[in-house]
This record gives sequence, structure tokens and C-alpha cells, in this order.
Amino acid sequence: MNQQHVQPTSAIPPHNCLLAALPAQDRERLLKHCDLIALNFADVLYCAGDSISHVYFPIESIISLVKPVAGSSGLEVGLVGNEGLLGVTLILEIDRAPFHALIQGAGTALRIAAPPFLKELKQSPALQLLLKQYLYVSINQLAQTAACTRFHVVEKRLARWLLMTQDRAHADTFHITHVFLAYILGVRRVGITKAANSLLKQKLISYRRGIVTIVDRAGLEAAACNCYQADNNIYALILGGVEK
Amino acid sequence: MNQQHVQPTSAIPPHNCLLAALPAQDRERLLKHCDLIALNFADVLYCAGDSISHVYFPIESIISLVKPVAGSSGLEVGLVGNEGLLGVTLILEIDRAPFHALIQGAGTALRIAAPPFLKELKQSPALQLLLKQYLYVSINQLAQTAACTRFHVVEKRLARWLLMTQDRAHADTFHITHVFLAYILGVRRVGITKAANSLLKQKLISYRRGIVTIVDRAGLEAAACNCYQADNNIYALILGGVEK
DNA sequence: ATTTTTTAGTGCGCCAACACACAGAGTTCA
DNA sequence: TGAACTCTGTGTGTTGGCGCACTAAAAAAT
Repeated sequence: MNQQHVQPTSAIPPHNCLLAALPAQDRERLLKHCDLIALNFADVLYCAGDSISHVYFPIESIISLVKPVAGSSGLEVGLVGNEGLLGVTLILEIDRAPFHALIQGAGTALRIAAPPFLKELKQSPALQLLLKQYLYVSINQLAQTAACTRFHVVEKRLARWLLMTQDRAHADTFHITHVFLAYILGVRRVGITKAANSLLKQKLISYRRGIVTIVDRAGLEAAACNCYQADNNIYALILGGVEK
Repeated sequence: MNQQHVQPTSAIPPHNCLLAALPAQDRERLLKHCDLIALNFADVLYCAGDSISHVYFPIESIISLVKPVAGSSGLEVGLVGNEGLLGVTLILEIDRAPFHALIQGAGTALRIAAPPFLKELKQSPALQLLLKQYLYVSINQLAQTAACTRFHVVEKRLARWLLMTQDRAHADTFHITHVFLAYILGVRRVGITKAANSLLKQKLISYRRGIVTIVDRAGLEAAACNCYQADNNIYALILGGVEK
């Protein structure tokens, strides 16, 4: 892990939707214990089974949750950007990460050690509720991914994943290689090459050597399975009050 | 839904592991609000999105949690027997079922309406902890199923499912058809026929017209993917104190 | 006892994804 | 400038599961 502390010099205050949704007082108490850190591509924040040392609120960074599989590579079961947080299961009072957590998109995050987080959690019913809601959404999205992985072809799954990442990257262009995508979606690299090439030919995306650009977002949404919409719907339904 | 009230006449007291793990006082308070009911095969307790009217503690019944998929049939993402309960997400204070819940194995269950359950939940830290632990286990098993569904062939998945069902049925023989299994595992009926036939030829199971018998449990464990063991491990790790 | 319904087994062509291997092109570094 | 490395594209044969259609046999209903 190669995390650096970052001076919070930017004029725009760092933004995480869940933090923003907290009452000002609760948020301030929490922020006092937070560090703004930079997360680098492929950093591993923790592995399944590890103790949860810190909670992360991504700002621009994107975190992949990966379920490891004996013998196989693994399978992404969740994606965390500034709409969420990493470490939500702490609300279940179990100090054990259910999944690998690795950085899929470099950027900053607010980090807080588990002990102060748990202390604030006890004091803040608003934070408790937010975590419960986010956990509920995560469970729904996990099941959605399970079904999607079973029934939908790679091209549609890839389109969905690109949309989810674009939402969290807040940019049309981001860094990703076919190899990494293959790992995430649990398919061969060649499968990604083929699917990506198809999306390219349809002029929905463009890419070269690790840089993907969304060209036609509406088209990509049409090319994706509606699991993408389903995920958004459940988030809006449960966490609708949270500003995006 | 065709549920009948059942006289709790049996000499052996009905047994649900989670209820049994509660302190006697908390359990008694809860049981006062419980009805012992009979659940019939294919009963639908609720659909995804429904309000959670009741919580169910299976005794001999087995409940399937199914994530519906637009266009496709659905995919089982959880199995609840007397080692668990249905309605665990109520602890997240969200009155919305994340999955379909349908009876996969007929039998009795203790049922309690949501309002008294929530009231008892507030009063019983032991019940709160148990639900948190069970929810954590369920999340892990959900991810396990997601990965299993992606990477393992039907025959191994079928073997795993038969073992899970045998555990919950507490019997070597139970009622199940190929059509139902196909729905549950998200494959064609013919795929089940083929896989079941293979297990039959290996003398691990026997079956005829809706009745399956486990013949060689050790052999079946060897034929299953280790997702079966992984599920058991996480349950034992988190809920190890709970008697089986 | 005959018909109808339910459940299981078989055959055929098809396709998405697999495994493995290698080629070409851009990037980095010496 | 050339070598080493990284990333993407292509080719060949294989396979697990799909869709569809039909047969066979057991159970239930009339």
C-alpha cells in the first residue's frame, strides 16, 4: 500500500454523498478523525477475512469489492465511489472484511480508523441509519450482480460496468486495462477484448492502451443490461434523500 | 398462501437454532408473539419489494430466497432452514423484502408479526447481535453463491445445493423436482436432468419423480464445489456458539 | 380402466465463453 | 536507437449450457 497524505488545499471541499447527508454536527465530529489520503491504482485496502482497520469515504477514488474464489481469480461484487463508503459491515459489530477491497480508480478518500468511527457511530443515530440504508442497498446490488453475472453476456455486463465507473469517476475518461476488466468481470481477457471491440464499433466507447472514453452514454445505457438501472433505482429508493 | 395453524402437540419442542441461542427470558418474550404454522411447498411468503409483514423461524420448513431477474426466471441467492430466519433485514429498519421468499421444503415454522418483533428487537441486545451476525453470514453466503454460479458447473452446484438442503431438511430424502431445481439454479431443466443423472450413475444420490435421496453423503461432498464448505465455515466462524 | 397430467430422459443444432498460442503495436527504459 | 515490456487483437479447436422438440413412464383424475 502506497498511500500518501494530501493537503486538503483544494477550494472545492471534498465531497462524499453519505458524509454530506449527515447533520452538520455529526459530520464535523466524524471529520475531526478523518485523514484525506491519496489512493493509488491497485492498492489493496484489505483482503477478505482481514480485520477492518479503517473506514474509507471515497472522494474521487473508486474501490472494487472482490469475492475471492478458490482456484479462480475472483469476482467483483460491489463498487464503491463517493456515493458510498468502504467498511459498512462495521455496523454489524463484526470486525472482519467480507471481501477484498482494492483501488480500481486512483484518487482521494477520507479515511478514519475503526475505533473512533465506532465511537461516533454509537453517538450518531443519523450515521447509524445511513449505514443501515447503505448496507441494504449494497445487499440488493450484490444480488443484482449475482443474477447479472449468471444471465447476461459479457458485452452487456461490460457496458453496465463502464456506466457504473463513469458515474463514480465523474469523468468520461478513465484508466482501465482489459486484463483488469477480465479479473473484475470474471472472464478471460480475450472476452473483454471482443466485447470492448464490439462497443467500439458501435461508437459507444473509444479506448487505447489502458484509457477508456465514454463516447455515447445514452447508447451505452441501451447496450447495457437493465441491472444498471436496477442498481440506481434501489439506491434512489432507499437513499433518495442523499444528494448526488 | 395456504398456511394452517398447527397445534404444538409434539413432545419434542420445536427447534430453531437462532431462537435456541437467545437467553431464555428474551426467547420467552418472543415466543409469546409467535404462531406455529405449517408452510406448504411453493407457498410464496413474500416478493421482492413487498413490505415485510412477518418474520419466520423455520423448524422443519426450508425457505428459498430468490432474486428475480427481468426477462429471466430468477436465481436463488439464499436458503433458510432452522439454522436461520426469514426477515433478517428488518434490523436495518427498512420494511422492504430484498428477495422473493418461497417454500422449498414443506414444514412448520414459528411466525411473528413485524411490529412485535421490532418491539422485542429494541429490548433485546442479544437478539440484535444474533441478527447482525446472521445478516453478516447471509451476505457472505450471497457472495459465495454469486461466485459459485459464475465459475462452477451445474453438476457441482447441484451437489452443493443437495447438501445444503439435506442439512436443513434433517433427512436423507426430500421432495424436489427437476423443474424446480432448474428454476433455483437458473439453468434449463435438461441441465438438471443431465447433472442429476451423472450423480445417480456415481451412486451419490437416487431419485424418482420428485423424490431425491442422498445415498453417499461423503461422496456428494467430494462432488460438490467447496462453496459448500465455505458457507459452513463462515456460519461456524460467526455463529459458532449457536447449537446445531 | 382409460385419459390426462406431471415428471424425467433423449436428440439436434447453436452459441458464448473457454484454453492456448501467437502477432502487432505502443511505451518505457537502458 | 534498440531492447524489454505492456497492452490489444486474432486464430483454432473445445465445451458447457441453450432452445426447441419429442418420447417415455409414472401418478392422478375421470
